[in-house]
Amino acid sequence: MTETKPNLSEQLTSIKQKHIIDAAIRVFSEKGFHRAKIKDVAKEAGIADGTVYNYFASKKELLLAVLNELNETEARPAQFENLNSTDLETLFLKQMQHRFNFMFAKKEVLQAVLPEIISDSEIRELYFDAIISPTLKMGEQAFSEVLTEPSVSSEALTRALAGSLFGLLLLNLLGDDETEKHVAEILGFLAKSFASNLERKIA
Amino acid sequence: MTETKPNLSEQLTSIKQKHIIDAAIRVFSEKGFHRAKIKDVAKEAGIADGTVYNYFASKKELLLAVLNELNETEARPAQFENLNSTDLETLFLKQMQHRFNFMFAKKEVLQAVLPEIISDSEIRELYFDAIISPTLKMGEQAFSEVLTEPSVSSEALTRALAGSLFGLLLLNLLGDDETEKHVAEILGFLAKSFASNLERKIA
Amino acid sequence: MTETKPNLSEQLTSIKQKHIIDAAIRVFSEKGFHRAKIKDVAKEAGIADGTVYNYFASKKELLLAVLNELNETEARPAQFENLNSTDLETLFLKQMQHRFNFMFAKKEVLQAVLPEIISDSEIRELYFDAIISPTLKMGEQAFSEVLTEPSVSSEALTRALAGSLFGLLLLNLLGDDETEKHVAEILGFLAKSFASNLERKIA
Amino acid sequence: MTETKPNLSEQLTSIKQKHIIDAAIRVFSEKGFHRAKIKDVAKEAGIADGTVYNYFASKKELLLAVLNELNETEARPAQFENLNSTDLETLFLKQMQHRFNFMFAKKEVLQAVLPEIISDSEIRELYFDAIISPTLKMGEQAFSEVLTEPSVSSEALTRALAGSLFGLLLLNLLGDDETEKHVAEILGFLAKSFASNLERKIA
DNA sequence: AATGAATGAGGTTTCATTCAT
DNA sequence: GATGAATGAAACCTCATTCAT
Repeated sequence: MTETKPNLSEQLTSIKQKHIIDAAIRVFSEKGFHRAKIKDVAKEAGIADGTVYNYFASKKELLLAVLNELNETEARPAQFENLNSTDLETLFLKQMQHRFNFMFAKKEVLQAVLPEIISDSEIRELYFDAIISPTLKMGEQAFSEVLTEPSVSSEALTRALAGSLFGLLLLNLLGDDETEKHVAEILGFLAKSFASNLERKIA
Repeated sequence: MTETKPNLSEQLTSIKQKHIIDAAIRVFSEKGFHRAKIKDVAKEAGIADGTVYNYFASKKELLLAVLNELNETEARPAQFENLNSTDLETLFLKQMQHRFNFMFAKKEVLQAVLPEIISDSEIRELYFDAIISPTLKMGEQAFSEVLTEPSVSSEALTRALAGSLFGLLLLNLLGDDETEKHVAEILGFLAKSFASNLERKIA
Repeated sequence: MTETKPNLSEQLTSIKQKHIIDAAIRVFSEKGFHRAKIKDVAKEAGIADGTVYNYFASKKELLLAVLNELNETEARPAQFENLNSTDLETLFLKQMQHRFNFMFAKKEVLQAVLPEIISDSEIRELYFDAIISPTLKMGEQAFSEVLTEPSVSSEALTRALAGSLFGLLLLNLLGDDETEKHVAEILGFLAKSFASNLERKIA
Repeated sequence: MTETKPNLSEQLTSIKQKHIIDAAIRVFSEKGFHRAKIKDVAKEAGIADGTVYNYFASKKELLLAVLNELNETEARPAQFENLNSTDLETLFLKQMQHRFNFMFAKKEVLQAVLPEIISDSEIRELYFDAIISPTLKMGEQAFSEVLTEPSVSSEALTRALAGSLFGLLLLNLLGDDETEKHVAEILGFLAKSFASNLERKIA
């Protein structure tokens, strides 16, 4: 029963961890995980090298903590507010905008972490199971509930939508500034297109 | 008629370089660039460590050569056979299938190289200028020639299409096997959707 | 009065650098710069290989630090005590003894560093500009002030004297023990000979 | 008895060895023994890397062959032509000029080899026993025969003279161009000085 | 808890030497 | 005899991690 306050020192620890993680995100995303040195992270965080190890067991643990940053909020399902009454195009648009904005806000983290997700199978599986897979499942579920006699499987539709968003982010990460400039237009076009051949269930 | 044979030793060098590049692709894509050691590449190629350096000045040069491997074939524009007479949906579909198949065939290399492209700004710029940018430009040009009073800018349309494809590949690289399973369906849906709100110029 | 103490940690660093430099001098002079490995220096200094690099950026930097060791004290001009009242022979003798003793005390360092000075043009120029040239200039100046209607140019005289001393040291470095045994006699003879045909200005 | 012609192929071998040695001298003296690569020597000689090893067992053997270059002619005692009738100053001058010219002609070889002589004890002993020691002995002998009641031991005198010459060369190797410019004057001064306090035996 | 100097395993790269052609 | 590609031992250097202060 004595759980009361989550321990002052624990809170402090948590705050300092967050501080280091933020520094790590900046450094990792700028230099890449392997080129970034613990010394760089420590300097960015304004602490000593050794101090990092008081909060993270290893450099890889720190990376996993950064990865977890995505988890934290990504998991939070979009507030499907009052989407019941909107048409499909608007629903798609809202959803895609929401997702894209979220990813875009996390662009730095993704840049820091994506290379490792792609190249390290251990991390890849972790990320896939923790984030990608559930997100896709959620999407499939949502679509199957919302669509009437769809001409595409919800698996395919989910991947078309998710893929489009991932792709836009990737284009941006790869250096294409135009993508960023035309986001609104692109998302609008995508939403309209995807909605063209589908019909919403009447609630 | 005798196109001066490009020097026997040059040919040999080229073949051996290719041999090492192929080994590097396998090793890089399995372990990732940084976890892959020159020793690994050499072993995979069946040669001594030092021999690698007879063909590539440094590990990074080897990576660039791998990167170049993408260039080699990527540049080849799709044979726009008799696409003149087809409708827009079919045209999109053919194009996307072509591109996707190409990227998918290079999946291993991309997995090896993408992390570095994302995290190393030097390589990123190189790759963007050499491949991404020209490809996007080509797309923009093609669309502007083909469409009648499009409701989207060719920049946006290009990125919607390219992004979708990149995104599918990325989903697959991240471990989603479903993407691979449903490719045909997804591409079909994408083509149909994108074509829905556009009209082709009458030739 | 309290001359700000030069920072404790700076002092420590300086002491440790000196410790490594001393070890390097011993190892370089015994094995020669190239045959001496960083591992050897570290072992001689009783530290780990990597620690050397906490104090010197590279092996060559360490060599330059060793070189600088000569600079440190070489610069100190001989105390021309009361040389005003002495005859030329005595003045030459005192000077030569002073110089020779100094060089002889630095014999180990010179043996460590001389080969590189001779064979590395970068280091050669550094050493020449920092030490040889100023020393010769000083000599020329001193002689021109001290001699009456000399039959030799001060440039030539300086080089005769400096050369003699360098030569003796070199003979010794090359393994001639007799040189060391007869130093006193040789220097005496040199001083007397050089003074024979010159006359001192009357102060 | 069948020694006849020294075998044509032996002659060829000897010529080619000399060719490689000359290339080595140029390369070693410019870059220093350790910085010089066998590839550099081969290129300078206009042959393949491997060919060097048909004529010298190892890089060090090549260095010893270069060292031997000094031996070849150095050993040849100066033709003490008709020095009987000259005064001591002239005799010294002639001798020193002869020696100095010889050393100066071999400057490149010395620059190539001296660093190793100083830093490699094996080579040092070889060189000392083969060249320095006999030369000094010869000098001692000559002086003891020529001087009447000398005020210096022949050991000391020999070293004073030899040292002066070595020293001038060293000054020059270290980069002092003035030495070269004033050689005549310096040697003249040295000869006159050394002769000042000595007297020649009357033949 | 924070520090940062010390550590040393391990990686990239060099290059003398070998040897099949 | 000449060649030069292949070799692989060994060196320099980096940097994640430890630990005494």
